[in-house]
Amino acid sequence: MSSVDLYNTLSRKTETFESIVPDRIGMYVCGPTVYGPPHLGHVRGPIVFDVLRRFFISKGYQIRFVRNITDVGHLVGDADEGEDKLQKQARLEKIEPMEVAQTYADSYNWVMDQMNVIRPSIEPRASGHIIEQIEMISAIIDRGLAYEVNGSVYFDVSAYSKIENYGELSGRVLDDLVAGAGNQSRDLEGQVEKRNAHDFALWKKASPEHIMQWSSPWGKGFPGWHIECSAMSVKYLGEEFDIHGGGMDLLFPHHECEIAQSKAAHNHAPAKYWVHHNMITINGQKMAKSLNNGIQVLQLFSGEHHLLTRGFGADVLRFFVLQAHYRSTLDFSEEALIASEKGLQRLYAAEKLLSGLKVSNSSSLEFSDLKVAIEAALSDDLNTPIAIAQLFELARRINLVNDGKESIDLVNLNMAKELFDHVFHEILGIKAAIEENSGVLDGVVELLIQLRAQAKTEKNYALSDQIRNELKSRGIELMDSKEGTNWKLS
RNA sequence: GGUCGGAUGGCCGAGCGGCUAGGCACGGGUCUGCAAAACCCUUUACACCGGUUCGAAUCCGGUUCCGACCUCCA
Repeated sequence: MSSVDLYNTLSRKTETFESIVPDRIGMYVCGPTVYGPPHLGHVRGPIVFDVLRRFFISKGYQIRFVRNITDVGHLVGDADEGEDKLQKQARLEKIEPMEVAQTYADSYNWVMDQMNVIRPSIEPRASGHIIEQIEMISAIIDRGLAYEVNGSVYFDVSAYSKIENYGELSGRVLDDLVAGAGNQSRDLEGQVEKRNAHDFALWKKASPEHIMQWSSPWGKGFPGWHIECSAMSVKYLGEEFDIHGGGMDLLFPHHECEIAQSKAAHNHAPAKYWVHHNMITINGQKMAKSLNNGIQVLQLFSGEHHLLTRGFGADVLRFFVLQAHYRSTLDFSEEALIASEKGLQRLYAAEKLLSGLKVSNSSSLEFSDLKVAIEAALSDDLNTPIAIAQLFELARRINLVNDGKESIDLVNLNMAKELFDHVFHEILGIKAAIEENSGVLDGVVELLIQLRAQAKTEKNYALSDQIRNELKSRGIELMDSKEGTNWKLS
């Protein structure tokens, strides 16, 4: 199998991928904190890593794909000091924290199913791996790289950086972090427990009103945000696995801390390749509560949002995401989404033509160049936009054949079919178009089309236009072509 | 304020020294009673100022904007 190049954040270079164990890949992707309905920002990572996974599968690899659910320990910032995000939402809705987690984990997975994202091989939850997290924290303490204060445990970044390079992933320099603070006295005021401002929590003591808490060697508490991914990836993928993925926003501190935790506990880094996808922006602005421009995935499907005039399909969203390279920011707007939708329809239409295409003894067109170009594009740091551009070129050529301007033989026809099946559906994961007209409606519309055709033959255009207009007002659009009249629900 | 990344035609978005992706919109055409749809063809570009080079959207320096993370905390 030909090689695949991937950009590794750790080395800041594009590297040729080599799995640790031949033909097998262990892959860990940071999943959502389930305290709210899935929004647009949740969608890109899963789609990108799904395509990467599918691409590797197509190359013959066996993949164990782990994506976690964070249902504990991720705290709300500033105003909600020390309060668990899940717990906060639970109080508002007057239900159990685990009920919140279940509800939003379900809706997250429902959205993933809609977008044809293959479910993870394993989907571990932080709350189900408290013991593993405690064990890992203990190991770090035993190595003298974490300390306990008043029932909480903190990772000792200063001690760690004497033996390892804290900041190797994010490019941050500890000296800068420390020196940059400049006014440490202020930092330490509210942070008496920590030895240094840049230390991070491995375990937090729970206050009595804290609902989500577990027993530990340090008393009742709950795990820090970073340790869950470390503990769960070790459990299911081993101390060293192939690919760790996530959003660029997690690069620091989360992934940096994961590396530090693993090195502190096991003496080596958890993952060989770190892959980070970029963010989605909306109308040139970042998604933010204050800007009131966040869009939930369900709103996108239904169109119930002030930035949308109508709803869009999950396949459109998926295609939209893949039309940009995963390491670039992607600006969302309804206009851009409509452009993707139209383009997608163009590909569907071309694919549909294949079954009725005239096969010649010889070909005036070749498709093998497209196959090669697609393989090369995907192998070059998962360049999906280039691969999609080749599919559009394929569609263009198919249309030329359909118009009788070019010809193809059976070999090329089959290659075109294979490109759609293999690349479009299997790797890019775009679902095949579905005809969802009811048989009854089908018959009724066909009858009206026949009556209208008769009217046209008699040059009774008043009647033929009436039929067309009446149907249109009922959501059925008629389109004449050389071969006859087609219709669709509008 | 710190670290890193980015500024490409009306919009989205590839490219990363020469051969100027792709989609949508616009325009021209085919088809058509008309319309719509579909298909074919096609215009517009590389933030700004210098430099390197035979040649730069691509490399170097500066300027201006933009973003992510950090500067609170977990």
